[in-house]
Amino acid sequence: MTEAPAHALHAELVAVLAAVSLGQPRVLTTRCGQALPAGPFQMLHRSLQAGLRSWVETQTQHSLGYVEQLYTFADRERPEAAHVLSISYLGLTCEPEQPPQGDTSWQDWYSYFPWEDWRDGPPAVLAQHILPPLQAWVDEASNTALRQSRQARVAINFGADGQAWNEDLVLQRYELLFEAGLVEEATRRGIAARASLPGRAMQHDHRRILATGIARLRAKIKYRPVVFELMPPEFTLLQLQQTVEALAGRGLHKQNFRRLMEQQHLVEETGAMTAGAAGRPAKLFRFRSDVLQERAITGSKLPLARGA
Amino acid sequence: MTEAPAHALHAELVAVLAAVSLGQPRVLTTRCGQALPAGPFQMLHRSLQAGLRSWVETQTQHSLGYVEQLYTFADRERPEAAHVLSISYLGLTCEPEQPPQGDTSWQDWYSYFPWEDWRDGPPAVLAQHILPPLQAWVDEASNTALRQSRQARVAINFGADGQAWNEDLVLQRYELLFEAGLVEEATRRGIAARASLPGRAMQHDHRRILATGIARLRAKIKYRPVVFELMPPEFTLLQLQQTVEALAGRGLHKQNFRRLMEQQHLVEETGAMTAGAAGRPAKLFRFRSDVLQERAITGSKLPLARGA
DNA sequence: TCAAAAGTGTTATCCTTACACCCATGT
DNA sequence: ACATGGGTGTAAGGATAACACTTTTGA
Repeated sequence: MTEAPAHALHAELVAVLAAVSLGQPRVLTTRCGQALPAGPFQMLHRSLQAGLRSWVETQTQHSLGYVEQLYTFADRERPEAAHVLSISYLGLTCEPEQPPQGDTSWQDWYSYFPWEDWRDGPPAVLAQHILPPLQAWVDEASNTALRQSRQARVAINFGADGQAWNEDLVLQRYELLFEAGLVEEATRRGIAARASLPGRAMQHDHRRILATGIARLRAKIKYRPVVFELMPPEFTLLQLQQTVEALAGRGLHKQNFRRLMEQQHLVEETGAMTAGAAGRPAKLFRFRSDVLQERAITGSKLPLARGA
Repeated sequence: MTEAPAHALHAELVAVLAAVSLGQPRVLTTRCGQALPAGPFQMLHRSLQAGLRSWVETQTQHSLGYVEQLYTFADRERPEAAHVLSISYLGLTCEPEQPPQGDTSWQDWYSYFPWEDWRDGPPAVLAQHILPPLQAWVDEASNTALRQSRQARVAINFGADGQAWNEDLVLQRYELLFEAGLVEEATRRGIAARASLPGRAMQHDHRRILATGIARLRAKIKYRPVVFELMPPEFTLLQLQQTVEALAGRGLHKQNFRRLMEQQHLVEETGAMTAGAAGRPAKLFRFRSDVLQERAITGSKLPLARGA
């Protein structure tokens, strides 16, 4: 509307590069696991996405399959650099074969968010290190309305008070822990520390960006066939299930998972079988790429009128 | 502020502000409907979101209920201003009572995207003005693979070849029309014009941003209770249904819609009834705000293992 | 022979979709 | 009376969740 005096600033691309290897979800990090790969946006790039793609590919020798934008924010953790815009992206790649060089490395997601791994049931860290200080945070609210609001947030996000665990709320959980002074990054921003939690911190707000990426991915695998970007060309159903379990952080029901795969016609048998592993050999499957074309898994969720 | 190094750029906030009044979906525009409200990002704002909120509220005297970030891109339509980053937001407000002043106005969504309104069945513009030139675009592909790929895209996005219409693909449809030279904005970027289509164009890439907003909103109403941000405090079920229909651009099945509402426990009766309108008086409902707390409508879609 | 993993059946329940039909009000 | 919109009932089909059980391999 108004062509006002604009403010000069810098744009930085930040990548959450995810992979799953040996059944564990991993993210590409720099600075020995303390930061996400990031680089300045070069105006010579054709687009933001192309900028990220070229940057990551030169850094890691990895071709990036799927890329999507996550979120853009002004990093408020760096007061001296308040005019930096961070544009974050989520990228999916297949298993990394060779370890990257330098201080770049693949790290387990759950070393940053130990409370997010429910594959073996509720993680001990929840009852031991999280819920007690969160309850203290609820109780110290200055008035009843605030206390009730906090109680409800804890219940919904952490599955307390009989609520079920919802694995999609990764970002909200991190932000709640931040607000309650339970993560190291919060104390850097002047929030009073309450307790120290298992789970590695990251520089700047990179752990928050990682939480955003995990949340987006967990939500997405439920309605788009993106898991296959993380799989080798051929795989068994168990490998596929374990990949989904690694991402969702939850154990899945084997038979029902298989039936679901069959029913959605997303995979087809290659005819080959596994060999050499423990147990009975399994059929190998491949993704049916002809069905990949922008197809949503789920239906409309709206009760459409007849025919139309 | 201080230095002006190589990669200095400017950030601009662009808003897709949506409302529904009289059963029609509307968007707030400037320049007589040719642009979306936009303004420079001021570093004094606490955050990007706060920047947008304050900007819109001073411009429109409207309180913004729900706001979410849409997408960030480098606008490639303005070569002279290639270092402008546009950060777009979707905002939802209740019915506007008084018309805004100046060249700001509320416009019907579907004046920009006439092919998106399927409330009365397939719009005539599809068969008349869109599918024929799209078929020509498919046929002129330089090789078989490209032609098949184009054919599949047309089928999936526009419901051709027996495919069902998917109302969520607003952005992909616009981008396909752009690529095929069927929208005015494409010719500004040097793509050969193929035919002229009903549907107003916008400045810069604002129509693409609007498509992004509509697509996001159409997808979101299916799993989050955001419709209520567009409703008055009390409403009838038909009004609610017509609002959803306006957003989705599709007619819904009355009885099943009502059952769905009941079953999800998102609304409750106020006890009051409508009066004066044609037909039998209807019960008035309100949104159950106690259930609003970050609750997703749908279930997990993953076959969880027992109990966990 | 046993552990490990693959694979098969079956059931109850719920949700979705699609019908058809009756009720209350204003004109 | 009739048009308009509100509201109820019911039945078929499919998806989901939860059971338990058999089969084939390597060690």
